Amino acid sequence: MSTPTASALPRPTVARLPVYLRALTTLAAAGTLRVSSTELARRTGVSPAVLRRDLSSLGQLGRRGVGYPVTALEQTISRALGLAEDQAVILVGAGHLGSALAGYTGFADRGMRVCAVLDADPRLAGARCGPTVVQSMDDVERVITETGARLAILAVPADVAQSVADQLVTAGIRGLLNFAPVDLEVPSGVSVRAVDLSTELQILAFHQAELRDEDRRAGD
Amino acid sequence: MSTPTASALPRPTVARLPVYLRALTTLAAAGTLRVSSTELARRTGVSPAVLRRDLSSLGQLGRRGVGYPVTALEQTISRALGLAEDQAVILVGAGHLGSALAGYTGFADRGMRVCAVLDADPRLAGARCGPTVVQSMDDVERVITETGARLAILAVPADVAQSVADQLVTAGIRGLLNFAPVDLEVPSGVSVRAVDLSTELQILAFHQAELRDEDRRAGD
DNA sequence: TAGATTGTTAATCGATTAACAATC
DNA sequence: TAGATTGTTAATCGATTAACAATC
Repeated sequence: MSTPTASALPRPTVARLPVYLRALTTLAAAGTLRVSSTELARRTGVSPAVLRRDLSSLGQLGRRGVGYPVTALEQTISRALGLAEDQAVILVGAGHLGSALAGYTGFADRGMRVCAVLDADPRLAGARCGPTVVQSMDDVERVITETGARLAILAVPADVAQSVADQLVTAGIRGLLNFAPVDLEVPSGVSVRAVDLSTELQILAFHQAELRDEDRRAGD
Repeated sequence: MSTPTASALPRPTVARLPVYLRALTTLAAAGTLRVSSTELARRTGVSPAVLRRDLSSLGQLGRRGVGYPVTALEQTISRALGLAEDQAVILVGAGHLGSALAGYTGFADRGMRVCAVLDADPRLAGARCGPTVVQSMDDVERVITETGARLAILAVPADVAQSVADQLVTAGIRGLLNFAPVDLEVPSGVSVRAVDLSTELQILAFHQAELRDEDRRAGD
């Protein structure tokens, strides 16, 4: 019991921390030394009360009457997210989407390092993909052992997503960012975040239609 | 007051409807005629109670003792989401990610039609991109008018995302799927869904670290 | 000291869960 | 009728909001 067992932050809080972190990095880059909850909340689209509550769950990080120190807060959140050092991430699927993600330069300065790209198609093995080279899925165990990766991005066709996920979990992956439009089943202790583009667009379609309907009714 | 003003579904419900819809399409393709709340809930990772409550907010769609008719339910949800006919979507940004999205074939059978790709770089105008051709951002007003698009996918660099979003909103776009790692500010009446890959990975990193810490403590 | 702003408490809001009557 | 399963109510849970004492 050397360190306090902070643990167990509310899920919505966890999901907002990366957003705060991003805004803080922007502020730090601009040379800003301190920021108030009101200002940081405005920049991240949350209420000041939610922001203060979220931050206070990580400790007493601000100073009353003054605000929060930008750089220190940045580091505290970064550590809370487990980003004390870069996280190794493997990317599975070297199709159009996978290649685009492999070449994405936005991961590096947010603590994420795409350390390998794998594909089931043996013809792709050895091909360049972003800054690295495609390896065979047959080597998944070795790649995960060598890189120590605990996170994976899944950019494979829907019909193989579950079986690839199973392989990855067996090989030690503990978090999956899934771009395939299927609901993955994983053992407890493994997290999945799903990014389904059609789902997102359908949610937008609903809100847009809802608003249009309201207008129509109001106009009657 | 001809139709009941169902409107105003809870946000979490709206976000789950596309997931139900996807599972129902799979069931329909397999020739399944009816499904129970327990089975559909299992397939979509929600609790049966949440599922029934969500569906009942759209009307009395099931039959007690029997379950829900797959095809009819599919159509009801589809209509509720505003997908009675396909939604025209424009895609802005023809870089690596934009090109991958333009070529994505998964939109079509989920009611979404990428009807145009635009880019600010005049050198890209006329280049092939997925099934279509890149048009200049100068033509954004015309393209939106001609296509009737109300939704847009934003796959542009972070530093221009806000100004591009402003242009799109001015031109009539009412829903934005934003891949740039910035918090967009939009007028009320416009919806934004953000897909920030680093944020997603950071959330996974937290859960993975949290679990590892618990193991470590338990192992002491 | 006076003004500003955090950290935290209490009140409100909203969503999920449990349970079961209705009914196929 | 007996078994199954929905639709809905009441109870629980959890998150947000409002407000303000603490304190810089």
